[in-house]
Amino acid sequence: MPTLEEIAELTGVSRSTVSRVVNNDSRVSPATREKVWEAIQRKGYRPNLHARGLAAGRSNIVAAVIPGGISNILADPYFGVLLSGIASAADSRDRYLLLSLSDVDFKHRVDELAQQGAVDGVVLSSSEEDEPLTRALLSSGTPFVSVGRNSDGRVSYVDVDNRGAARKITAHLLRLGHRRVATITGDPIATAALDRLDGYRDALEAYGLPIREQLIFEGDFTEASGRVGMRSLLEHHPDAVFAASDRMASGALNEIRAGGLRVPEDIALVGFDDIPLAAEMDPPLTTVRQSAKQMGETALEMLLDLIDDPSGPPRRVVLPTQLAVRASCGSKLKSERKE
Amino acid sequence: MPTLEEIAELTGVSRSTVSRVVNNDSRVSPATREKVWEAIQRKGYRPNLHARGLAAGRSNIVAAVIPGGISNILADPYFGVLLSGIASAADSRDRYLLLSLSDVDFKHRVDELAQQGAVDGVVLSSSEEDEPLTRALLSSGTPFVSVGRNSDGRVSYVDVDNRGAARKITAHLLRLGHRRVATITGDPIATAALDRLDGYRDALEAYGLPIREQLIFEGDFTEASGRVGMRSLLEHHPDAVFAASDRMASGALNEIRAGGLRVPEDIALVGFDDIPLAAEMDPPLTTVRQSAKQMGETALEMLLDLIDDPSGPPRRVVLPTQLAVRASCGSKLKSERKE
DNA sequence: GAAAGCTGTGGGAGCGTTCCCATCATATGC
DNA sequence: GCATATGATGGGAACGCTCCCACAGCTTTC
Repeated sequence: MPTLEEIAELTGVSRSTVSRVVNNDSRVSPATREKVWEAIQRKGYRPNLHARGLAAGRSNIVAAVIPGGISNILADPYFGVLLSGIASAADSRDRYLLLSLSDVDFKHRVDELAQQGAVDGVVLSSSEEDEPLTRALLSSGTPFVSVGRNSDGRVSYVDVDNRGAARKITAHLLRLGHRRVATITGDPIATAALDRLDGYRDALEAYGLPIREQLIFEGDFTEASGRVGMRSLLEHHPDAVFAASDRMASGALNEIRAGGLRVPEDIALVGFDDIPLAAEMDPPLTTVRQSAKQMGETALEMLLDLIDDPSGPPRRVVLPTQLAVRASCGSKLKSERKE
Repeated sequence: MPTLEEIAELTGVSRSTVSRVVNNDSRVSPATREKVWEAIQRKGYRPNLHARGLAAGRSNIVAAVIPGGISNILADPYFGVLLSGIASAADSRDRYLLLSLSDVDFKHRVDELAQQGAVDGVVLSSSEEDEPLTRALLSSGTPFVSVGRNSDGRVSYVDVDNRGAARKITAHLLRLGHRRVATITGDPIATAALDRLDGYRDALEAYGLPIREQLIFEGDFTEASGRVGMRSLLEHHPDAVFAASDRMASGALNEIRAGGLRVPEDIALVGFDDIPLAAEMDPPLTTVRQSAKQMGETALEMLLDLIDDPSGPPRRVVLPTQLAVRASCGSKLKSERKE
């Protein structure tokens, strides 16, 4: 693999000129530019990542950081898709992606990366509001974008409208005539879980219905907690359930079945996320479609903007969601009943 | 963030000595070593990644490469879990992980990374036997480990015993009395798919049964192909189906249902992978448990060994699998029938 | 028509390490 | 007691780039 200097020698110009061509500096004559490009192509020259990083103080590497431990977090398709969004955007913008899933000494390592300029910026998939990492990143001055809202005024983030979407899907259940609508929440440490619960409350209030604490079960997004939650809720005879994740909805469905009840005839069920499985469930799950991929792409684009101009004001982007109405909420059933 | 030189000045020793301490070189007196360590700790010094990479020609960065395009490949829990295995092993061995999912100019970018010494090695999740990337890596001399077997004698790989596992699970169906056992294969470009098909054939032969081409449907691992495949197989009245992935099994299940048949009473169904969903299906899916996480960890460890000693012979590791017997194969049913 | 501005180019310095060789003590061998 | 090995340390050079300043040759300006 040739170096800048070799290309320079080959074309009879200086190191500097080749560097200018590579970096698209305008102050090179067209003739020289073409000659140099030709040699670069012919020799397959590519600038050395580390040399660049050292000399320029930026590396074209961005880090994607997903806290939550060594656990199989990527088994959750949400994170996988988010990551592939980040990766594909990084790729098309010609950046490298460093992946950090660790938990051990996490803060330390990220700090280290950022502070020594090993990476130019960080996309942080922070589910929690008060992530220690957020503070570390903030105080180190490293450009970063959070996936998931953050109330700190200095933080740029991208999120989906969790609250509005939860309100919409709960209202959908209410519109269908359900009155004892229960919910299984996500892990309350996560802002998304809190927002979805707020949306649920909003909808009930808009319909003038009381918020019954016994119809709210605190889960943690996992299938297991959906099952446990449903078991507990069943004692209070809900006629509909809003699970704050599709995985919890899937667990709830199993539990409803185990109790000898039918979905949607006896209990309507809706979820959140629209994971691939949702459409394949029996009955197909009514849920909220959110594009994790788009969040990832958006986050990366925002990060690159931030790196280019770190002085600008923080940006906050809220992506829209869509209701995916399928059979599990009983839409069809009810409307047929009406006729 | 301080530099080597600053630590040196602070402790009154030279750059070189500090470097030796950092790199655990034995030729430093205990007294000096301790003094330097203290300063390093106190100042929070960490060596600069790029400077190291430039000077030493190795970077402590390894790349994980998953071909297959920008598509949502990580939506498949298999890849997510594999990746988290790689990531956690990289972390515990104090290496950084560069993630590459791209497809555009893929070969080029990986080459570039490897050849300019930006990364020390590559873990390649190659499903295909004759990946162009494999050849590129091989000819560039970059240390790499393939996840998925490769018949090229120069390639180190880690894989699971796909053929043996497929034989075992098919034999399990045969042992239960099924005689018209069909299979839905994975994408035949993937070695895993071919191996699983061979295992299926092995089992039939061991039972002295003919291989019926009409009972073999060529799928591609996806849920959709499972459904399509099942629709086609139904015409030939199988009494059991071995789907080469759990996702295909899930698709097949829906199709069986749509045809008014029951699992396992009318058709027994088994899968492969043991994705989290498998145990939650209705009925729970009998399948082959393979640990993608362990594959990832193993691959990374092998890669680090290879980087340390590139001259050694290629290593091939085949990880064991387990049968996860649940209700979908009708084990219970049949054994009850016997009594 | 001389000062001032552009444009295109070249080369030195420096980024923070590692590696190699030189140096200087001190210990070892005969 | 003098050559020689051994241990601990220092400093130059190099890795491949970017950045800054210098400078030659033109064009513009009043």
